Amino acid sequence: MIEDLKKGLLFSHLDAQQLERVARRARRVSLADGESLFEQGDRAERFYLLLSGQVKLYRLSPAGNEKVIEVVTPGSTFAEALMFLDRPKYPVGAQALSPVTLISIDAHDFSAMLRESVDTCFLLMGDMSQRLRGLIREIDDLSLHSATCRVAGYLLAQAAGRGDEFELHAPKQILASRLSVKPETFSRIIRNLSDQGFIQIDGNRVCIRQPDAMRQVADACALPQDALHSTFLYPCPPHRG
Amino acid sequence: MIEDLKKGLLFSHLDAQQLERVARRARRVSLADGESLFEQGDRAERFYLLLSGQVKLYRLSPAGNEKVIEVVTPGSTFAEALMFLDRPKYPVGAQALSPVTLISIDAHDFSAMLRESVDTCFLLMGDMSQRLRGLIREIDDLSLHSATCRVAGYLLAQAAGRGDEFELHAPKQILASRLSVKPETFSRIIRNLSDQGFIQIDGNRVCIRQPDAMRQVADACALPQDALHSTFLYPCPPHRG
DNA sequence: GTGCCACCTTGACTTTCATCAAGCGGTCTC
DNA sequence: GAGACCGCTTGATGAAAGTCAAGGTGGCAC
Repeated sequence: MIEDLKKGLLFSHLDAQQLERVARRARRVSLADGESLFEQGDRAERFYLLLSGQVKLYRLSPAGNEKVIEVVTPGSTFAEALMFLDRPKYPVGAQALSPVTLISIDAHDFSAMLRESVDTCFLLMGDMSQRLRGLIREIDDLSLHSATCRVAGYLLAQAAGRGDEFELHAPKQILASRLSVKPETFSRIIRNLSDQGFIQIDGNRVCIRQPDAMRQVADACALPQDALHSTFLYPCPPHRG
Repeated sequence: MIEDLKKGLLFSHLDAQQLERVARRARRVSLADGESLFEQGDRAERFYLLLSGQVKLYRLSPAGNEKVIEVVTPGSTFAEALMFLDRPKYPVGAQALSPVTLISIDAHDFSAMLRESVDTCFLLMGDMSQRLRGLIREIDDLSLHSATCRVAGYLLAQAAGRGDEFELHAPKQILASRLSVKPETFSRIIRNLSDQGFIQIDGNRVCIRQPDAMRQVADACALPQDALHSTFLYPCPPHRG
């Protein structure tokens, strides 16, 4: 268990005794594909370190629509930032996208321990800073960029970590929701990018063929009839190059 | 100066000596209406406590579009969450919306001092938690709610703090941008709500006439042809206005 | 006052995207 | 292998919100 804990950045600076203490009240949890870990609104008394598999964090609207906020990958913690709120409730739901193993940590405990490790406080604050930045970037994306831009940006981001050819690590519907786009629209955008020859796609396998063009698409924002006419979702006016 | 610092939540738990230390390297700053405090991308070495006036935090798209992320009001700190990043850059720009006074604090200093006050770390973490929650809520709003919902929600939130009749505390264009809506659309939505008799409006002065109806509008989400047909932006189905 | 300017409103039109509905291609079951 | 199901794609259509352009309206300078 202690070995597993060390996989989380947040625990990396703890000394043996502190780790021991956290481990004592931590629990190992397994989920089947599709199983729910917690729901939006549940009391948040524990946070999690994902060891294997994938978990989606999502918001539900009163009308029942779902928006995926993030797809968590192994090694990441989530819901740890809630520890400091008064009577915290999870602001999102969490559900397994595949068979999953994770470690569940008692927030109260951990928080008590934090009082004795300023270093860890700083780690955690760094972590929260990054999350804040990520969310701001997300808002930026949503309000300043078109759906096509978001998709292109996402693909580039994926490529950045893993080379120009890679596999999507979640079903397309999930990615679509993550990008705040309907599956149909996602499909059309992908098709369009591929028709332009910017990317190549085969099932889950994606290959970025023209990174420069893609970067242009990703940057072109709310764009009216820019030079980039051709990059639009719906067909393309007359011809194309 | 020390008196002023005490207006910020973040400084409330510091002892006299610590306050003294922060104060020594803090600076008082005044801005004229419209003046810029920092730009998106500038190196972030200081953070701020707003004493009077209003400051907008905004994002710019490559194409030059602007989205207001927040309108800061007196007593709040901003940009303090960047302290923990490596070579932090402001992820937003900051510009005065009116004559402004604020205190500028050296992030490095403050961070050093934090190491000696776990209590203050906890305050700061609480603060960051709240911000995270706020941003998630914002994303929720953007992706799950229509423009009309956002406007209605915003008005209700304003009313919540100040009674059913109140004044908008920023020009409408700014609010529009804050809500990720074009000024024209904002205007139309307001007009529509007012035509329905849900609110009354006169310049900056707003009065919520039917809070229940407004709550319904605010909750009705991406809403297709819900019961709430009548609350839509564009006139109403069959006949015309 | 008169004129200027910024802010807001209104109208007509366009664009993006969601919705609805259908079809395709896998794969899992039995 | 037949059938059912699921995820993805495609097409046709509609609705929300952006764009463009043209007026108000009110404050401020002179």
